[in-house]
Amino acid sequence: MKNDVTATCEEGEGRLKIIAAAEKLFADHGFDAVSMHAIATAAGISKANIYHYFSNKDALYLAVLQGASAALRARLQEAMDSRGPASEALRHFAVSHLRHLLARPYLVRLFLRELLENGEPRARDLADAGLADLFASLVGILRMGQEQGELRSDFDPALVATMLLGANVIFFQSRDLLRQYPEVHFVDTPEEYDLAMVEVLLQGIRQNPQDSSS
Amino acid sequence: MKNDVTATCEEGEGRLKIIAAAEKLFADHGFDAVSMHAIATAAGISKANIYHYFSNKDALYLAVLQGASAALRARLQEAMDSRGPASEALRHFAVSHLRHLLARPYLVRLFLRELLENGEPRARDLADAGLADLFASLVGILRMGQEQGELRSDFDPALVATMLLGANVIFFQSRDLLRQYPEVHFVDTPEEYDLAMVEVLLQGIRQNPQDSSS
DNA sequence: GTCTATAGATTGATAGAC
DNA sequence: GTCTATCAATCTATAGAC
Repeated sequence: MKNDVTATCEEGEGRLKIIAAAEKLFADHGFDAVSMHAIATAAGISKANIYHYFSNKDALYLAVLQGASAALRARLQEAMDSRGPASEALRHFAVSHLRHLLARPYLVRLFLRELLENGEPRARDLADAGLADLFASLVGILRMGQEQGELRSDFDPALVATMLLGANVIFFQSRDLLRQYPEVHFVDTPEEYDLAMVEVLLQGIRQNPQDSSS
Repeated sequence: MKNDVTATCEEGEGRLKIIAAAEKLFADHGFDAVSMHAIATAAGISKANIYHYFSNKDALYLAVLQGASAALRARLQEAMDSRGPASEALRHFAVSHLRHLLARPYLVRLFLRELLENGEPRARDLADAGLADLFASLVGILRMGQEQGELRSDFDPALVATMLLGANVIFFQSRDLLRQYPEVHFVDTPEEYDLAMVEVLLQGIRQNPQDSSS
């Protein structure tokens, strides 16, 4: 009777420490490169104690990925509410999406690792489901923009959605690499990058025919 | 004296089998998930024989990545020779780049894994160098197009280069995922995808002001 | 060059005291 | 719930015969 309160309120006190440590280690080095001993040390507990909360290493990994999936999808819901014209909705989506990626780098890298995996599909479906919502929502914005005449109708919404997500993911993953190029000055201003990126998608980079002069 | 011929010509006969097997396994599962026993079995030799060619597992991994780096950079040289107008050079670059990615999926996934790594930089510099050439060459094409007046001058070449490479990488990596969407019909035609993608970059997706009617 | 056999260390997981 | 101690399996790497 007296345990009921703590059971629902504090369930997972040491459990959260384990998941937090495992989350960072799995994201940094991958599933097989991380030992239970390393997780226990990072969490400040003993290795055997982990097995009190999780039946085995796979169960722990799955719990980490499920938590990551829930956290990411919850936060990215904000990016998916589209109001106003398509151009504004696209800007909001892109900036919000990239901001959430950068806010949770461990979770995102965990997902990217899962997408790279081949062979045993440890939790591929979770990673897939995370992208599915984003993709569908983004395609919806573009298609509505086409139907309302704001966007041209001779392009594939799925293609442009792929481009936008790809632009955000490569920015997220290649910041350190891009930082080595002195000519790249958008590395530390993700919002500017995304606004300029969406502007390129919206306006295109080719000189308008009437303006050309060469 | 009689060994000289074979030394230069056939050097690395069993060595190549090992590297080929390791290349596929490392790309599929990552460094720590692959055991020397698995590599030996896949190569059809004994585990101890690997140590005759490579001093340890890290040396083998490095050799695999160096070979991958050399192979990728050699093939991608073709994508980097830009002739004619910038629009044509961009199309050629994109299609050629994506074709080379798809032709060597193992090597590319090996690189992507290395870019995801955090902590011990096993061979990060190799993966970085591979992208550096591509990036510089692509920026060069865009900048030349700007100087010759073919492209607008109010966009950042590095940003558009990032977008194009991101579009190719996400296509390469997400084909299986995109195949589950019935509305996506460019999954099996990479050249069409790339031509349409470059067209979006070149022309933009926003309705021209004089054509708008809503 | 290729193998079998094995050493030495580390791994995932369990037993049982507190 | 948390720990120490430990098992059995697996891993990297080596020794040494052929």
